[in-house]
Amino acid sequence: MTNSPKSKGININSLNESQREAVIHTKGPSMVLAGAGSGKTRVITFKIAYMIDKLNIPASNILAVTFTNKAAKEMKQRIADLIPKSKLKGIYIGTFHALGVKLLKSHGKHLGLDPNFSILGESDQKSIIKQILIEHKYNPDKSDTFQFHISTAKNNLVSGEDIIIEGEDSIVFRDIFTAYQKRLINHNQVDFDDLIQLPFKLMRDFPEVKEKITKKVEHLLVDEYQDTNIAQYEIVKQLASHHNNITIVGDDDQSIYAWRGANYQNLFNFEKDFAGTKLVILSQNYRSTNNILQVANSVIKNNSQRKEKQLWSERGNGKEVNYTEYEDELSEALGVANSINVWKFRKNLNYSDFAILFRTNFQARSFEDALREKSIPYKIIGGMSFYERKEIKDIIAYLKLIHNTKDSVSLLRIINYPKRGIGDVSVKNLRDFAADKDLSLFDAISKTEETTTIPEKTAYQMQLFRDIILEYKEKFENTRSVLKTTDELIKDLNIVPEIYNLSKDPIEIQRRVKNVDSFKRIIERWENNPDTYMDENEPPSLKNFLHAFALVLENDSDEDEDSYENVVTLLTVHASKGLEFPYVHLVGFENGFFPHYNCFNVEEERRLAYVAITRAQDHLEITSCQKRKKFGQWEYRQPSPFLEEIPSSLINIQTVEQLEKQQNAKPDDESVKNFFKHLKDQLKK
DNA sequence: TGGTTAGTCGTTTTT
DNA sequence: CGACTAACCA
Repeated sequence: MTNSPKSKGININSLNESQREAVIHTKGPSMVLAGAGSGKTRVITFKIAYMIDKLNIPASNILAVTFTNKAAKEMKQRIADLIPKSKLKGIYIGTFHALGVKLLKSHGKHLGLDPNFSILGESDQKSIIKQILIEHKYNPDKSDTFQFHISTAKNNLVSGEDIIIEGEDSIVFRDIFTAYQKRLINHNQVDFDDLIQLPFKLMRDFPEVKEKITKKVEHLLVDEYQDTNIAQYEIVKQLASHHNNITIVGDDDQSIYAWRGANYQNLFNFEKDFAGTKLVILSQNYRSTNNILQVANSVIKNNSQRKEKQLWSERGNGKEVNYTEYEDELSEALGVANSINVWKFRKNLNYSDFAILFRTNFQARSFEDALREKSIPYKIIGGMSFYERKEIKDIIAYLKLIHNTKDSVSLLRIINYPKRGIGDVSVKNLRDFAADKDLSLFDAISKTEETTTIPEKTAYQMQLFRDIILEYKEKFENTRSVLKTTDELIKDLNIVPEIYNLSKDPIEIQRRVKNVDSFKRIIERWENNPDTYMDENEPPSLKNFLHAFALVLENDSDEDEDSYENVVTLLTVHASKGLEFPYVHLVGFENGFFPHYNCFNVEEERRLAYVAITRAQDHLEITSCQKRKKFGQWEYRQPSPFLEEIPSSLINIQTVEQLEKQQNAKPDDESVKNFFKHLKDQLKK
């Protein structure tokens, strides 16, 4: 992350002693406890480069697992900076989930899974559970609970029959779980948790498959080990079982995914699971100033469940950490936007030097407004905004249905979009008919003459719909370009004219049409970058696109384009893990966010605060609000209790007035100069 | 069937 | 406040 190499080639001497130790220990198990900013990614990338370049280990025998696509991509990039790209051929670096897809594609048939399986997104999963609940005469409003328990069961490798749920009716749950599983299998679908759980079962139950897979894994490296859940932990053990060359990297203080089943104790169990583990601790921080580190340390030390470690830095004290309490979210957002501009011009910084970190996605809104008002360019990471847009979801639903006609969730979404005169009543009748004959909705369309409940005219419309899907199924199978065929589909469906039909607001129409275009560009980029998004040996196909798409749900592709742009980054603390920024604004530092209202684990919330603080390299500004609007009503707020854990000598608590006075001080010559330079740059565009 | 409208409900964090 | 649904009329 820090002190990134300037020149090509591996210079082991540019590492500190602990880092070097970790890199050259390539035989047997090793564990790297890496504090925030201690060069964790650097160790992994150097280690891989070292193995390939110096030890001549074939890249195809190395497997590196990360938690996010972004981390995987960065890792690949940074190794490519160290050694010739040709030597990297065949290496696998990817997320647990992407690895799961790969394993299931090549070996899933042993589990009765067709390689064309589709991956269920969270909302699809929810609607399926809802539907099952209705079919079983249970309250569909409880789908969230069931979704959670299904996920937990899979993450913990507990099978349906063994599930015991406190306070819930375990028998009811088992019914639902069984029905859900049956439905997924029938429809050749897997959910996110299956991508981990099924490969585990595959290797457990089919030793010859396990042998085939693990033989190739000469060296296994796992990043962010503190975030592994039971299923992932077991998979790691399986993958390493043949060669026993495994490197894990992690930091118990940065474990922030317990709610997803992660257990940072896995980190400490590692030495028990792998005898003779070489332990390396990285405690020198290259990222932050000592002021920032001390603030971070003073918070995290209040956790009882942790390995004591003190990060230190040679970077000097640096600027003091500021804390400002604003009246409401509006003034908070404006204040932060203002502060960004003041710093930018005073220090001649880029907008990309700044990040705004918040606890929940919806907080982004007020900052977006403020930044737009001040003409500060920004990007939002995560937040799902793009793929949540209606027109995108509609097109995706077409692609998904074309790929897998059993995908009833997608079918229901688009059977009457664009409008073809198929109303709710007919759809319901179709569903009843399909359920009665035990057919998928799509297959039922071909048999509508067997029922009297669907009028002939409507049935005809349904058949036209079916024919489009079948027509494009064939087209996608025979094309080399997913983009071209999708484009044709969009035109055939008259999606753009339909957008004009549905809205009269020209701005909205323009926005939606632009979204459709952006979506095409995403496909285009995917198609042109086999390296980043595809398995090298597979040609672009609808199946591959949908698999990649399901895994890269984040606005990955949006951000790609912007990543070199000079813009402020807005993101949640969770999404910020692994990243660093010179200037960090940690906003909404209030009781209710830190810790969150319904948090179940205060220590995890403290770790979250720790992660947020340690993102900052040079300067940290913490803000909160006295009141904020919740559902249109004012809600009064208190500062985060974690604030009291920071000694007053480390933090400058100032009022808004003090801050403004300081900011409104007559700008120094330097600021003025920078400001005009900025204006000039703007004019050039 | 389809469009409008009133009424309800909710917001952690993500692969 | 705003996204989503149910209910009602054209």
